[in-house]
Amino acid sequence: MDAPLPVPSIPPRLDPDSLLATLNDAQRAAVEAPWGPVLVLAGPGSGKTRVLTQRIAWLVGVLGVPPWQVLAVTFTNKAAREMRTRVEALLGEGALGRLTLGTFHGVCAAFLRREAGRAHDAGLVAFDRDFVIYDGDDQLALVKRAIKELDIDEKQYRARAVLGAISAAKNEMLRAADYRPPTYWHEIAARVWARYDQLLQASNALDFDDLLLQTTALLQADRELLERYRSRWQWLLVDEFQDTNSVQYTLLKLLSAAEVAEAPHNIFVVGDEDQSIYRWRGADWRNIERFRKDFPAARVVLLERNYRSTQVILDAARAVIDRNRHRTPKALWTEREGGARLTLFEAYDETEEAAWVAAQIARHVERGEQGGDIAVMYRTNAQSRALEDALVRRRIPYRLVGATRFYDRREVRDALAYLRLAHNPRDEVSLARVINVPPRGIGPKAWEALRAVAHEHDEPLIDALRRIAEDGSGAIDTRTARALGAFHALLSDLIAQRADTPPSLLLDQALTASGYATWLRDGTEEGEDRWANLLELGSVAADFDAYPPREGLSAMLESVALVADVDSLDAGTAEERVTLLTLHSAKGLEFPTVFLTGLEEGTLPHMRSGDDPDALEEERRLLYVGLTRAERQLYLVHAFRRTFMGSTEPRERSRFLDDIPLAALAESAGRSAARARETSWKPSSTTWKPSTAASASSAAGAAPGGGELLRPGQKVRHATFGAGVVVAAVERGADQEVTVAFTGGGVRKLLQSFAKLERA
DNA sequence: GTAACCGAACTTTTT
DNA sequence: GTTCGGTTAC
Repeated sequence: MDAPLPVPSIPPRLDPDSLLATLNDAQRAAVEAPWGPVLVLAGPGSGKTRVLTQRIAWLVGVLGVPPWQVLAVTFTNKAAREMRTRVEALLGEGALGRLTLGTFHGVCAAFLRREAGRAHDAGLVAFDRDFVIYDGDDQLALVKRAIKELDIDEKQYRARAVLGAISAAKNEMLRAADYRPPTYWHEIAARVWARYDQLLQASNALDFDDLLLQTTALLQADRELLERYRSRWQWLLVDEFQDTNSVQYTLLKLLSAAEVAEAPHNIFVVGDEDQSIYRWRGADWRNIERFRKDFPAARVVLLERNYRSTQVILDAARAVIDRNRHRTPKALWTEREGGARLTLFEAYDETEEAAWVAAQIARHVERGEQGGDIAVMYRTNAQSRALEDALVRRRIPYRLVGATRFYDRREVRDALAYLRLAHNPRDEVSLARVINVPPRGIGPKAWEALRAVAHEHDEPLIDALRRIAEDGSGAIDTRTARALGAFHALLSDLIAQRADTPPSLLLDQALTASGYATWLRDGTEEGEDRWANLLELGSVAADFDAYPPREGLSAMLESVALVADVDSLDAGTAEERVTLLTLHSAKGLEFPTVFLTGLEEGTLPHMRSGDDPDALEEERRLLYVGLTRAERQLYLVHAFRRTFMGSTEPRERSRFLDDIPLAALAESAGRSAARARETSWKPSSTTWKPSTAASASSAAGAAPGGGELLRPGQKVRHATFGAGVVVAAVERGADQEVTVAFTGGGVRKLLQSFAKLERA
């Protein structure tokens, strides 16, 4: 995360007045605050990033603070990148070579690598500077293994739940040793935890939580080190402060020398309780209250002026969020008075919901709006499917944010496992992952035998592997021993090469020598798709080829572990594409037009929230985040019934909708008044324009516009609704609007061009 | 040991 | 609807 090359240039002096000229009064008060703690409560769209970046520019450019004394932390890589770019624009490139700006996890990982030796001395968990970082999937694999090894019932102690408990405990700054399990279940979970930590250590690995935890623990245990970093990082800045968890808060307190009364406490935090949506991950908006208590001298600045949305949107959002109890009241205002009212639509089910959304989008696009200015948001990823289908049918290009992430793909993880093993041969999760991928005759039995040997000699698996490769081993039959030997030879080769082979070449070696490439490219289309992902990974690796090889590999693996998003894959016409994303991933973004879908009880608020008031408040914040993403136009959509996990059930509209004042809503939008009618929504004729491309390619399927018109009485079949009988059929231009009574219940009007009814 | 099949379980959000 | 794990057949 640190810039690799410190450039010894003197940052320019900036003219304070011109720096402040673009800011409003509240923003200015924050940016030019003198030393001491500052708490900025920033409503959505109030320019918090601007405040953070100008603050850094102010410190360095006006107060003359050396950049290396500044530590700025964010939660996402994207935010870090954006801040760096913007600060550089103010101060000039190179001026910030030694500024530390990164994510919590990135900064901690870099710190731990640098100070790995001291962690050893402090008697903390041992790891060396080559440690690997285990992400959620790796963690889960390890927990599963721990559960199996301890002979614990996997049904009752589901790995996911146990991992959740472990992670929650770690986020509370607990260690396995001093954990006091509240229930018997947790007692067992604690046992798994202890084993899990042993396994981590044996793999020379740290999980995500450990990056924060070990950093904090090390600074607590090593006074001298703490003093060193306190005098280095004298100016702390924190973005999205409401999302910090206990460990992060403790770390910040530690670095800012909170307990030393005469210390300057130069800690500048920006946050918004109303946008705290990561409670389940340990985030605690109450850290804002703690901050006020721990730093009573803190200057508090409220940013209430909104530069994003119309007043109508802000009023609706405020009506929703005002019902939460624990918050600092804020009155967002904007100069963009008035604005279009919100549209509320009730769809019959998720299919119609999606079709309606797609139709509205088509209308917007027809009126000249760019697809890229439109976003469709939902609570759970599963909801994207119907929306995608509808957009595909209308040939509206879209991009899906954060679905199957690039680094979560199986082939990418396999390939990375080879590289991780080359880098850190003790990595047992990676070893287990690829020891038989591609299949090389090392099944469960061989794996058990290998583990037995390792256990017997009390050595890492990799050493046991070598032992077997070298001496054979009595208890293992020759065929298995040979397979293990061959695998060991493969790994040794890679390990030997890592010192002088650039990452991209090493990857190539791994994929070729292991036979992975041949195995993957089995001639199917899927195989080629997966291969394409590996080529993409190759180009990621190539970015690190310029480093000295060993460092290149290390840097690449770290970057890959901490950077989740690579949506560079399908670059291109970004401005045409509608964005589909969850409410969580929408935080921080803005779009002229926003659709919020699935606004029903059970979805938002999600059923998992039950009647836990804190959970419900968070669901409400989630809606608030969604509402405040919109600049000009907002659509609120819910469905009368929804299919979820196989079964279809009626849905009531979200209770949160009741809080939106009628004045904010456009009248008689959709069919909320007559919800139970079984007729389908009918697109207005302006909505649907049969482009030649559309009819041409769908004609290949079911001959919609051309010739074969459906007649009443005709039995038909629909991909979703199943069998039915045509009740009526009306021509609509080149298309046909067909009314069908479905055997499964329901009478619907459908456009043949996209309903694609087949004669049955 | 592997591949193919089946049923069961699970689905919130992710640095 | 998916993915995971277990069972069966080769």
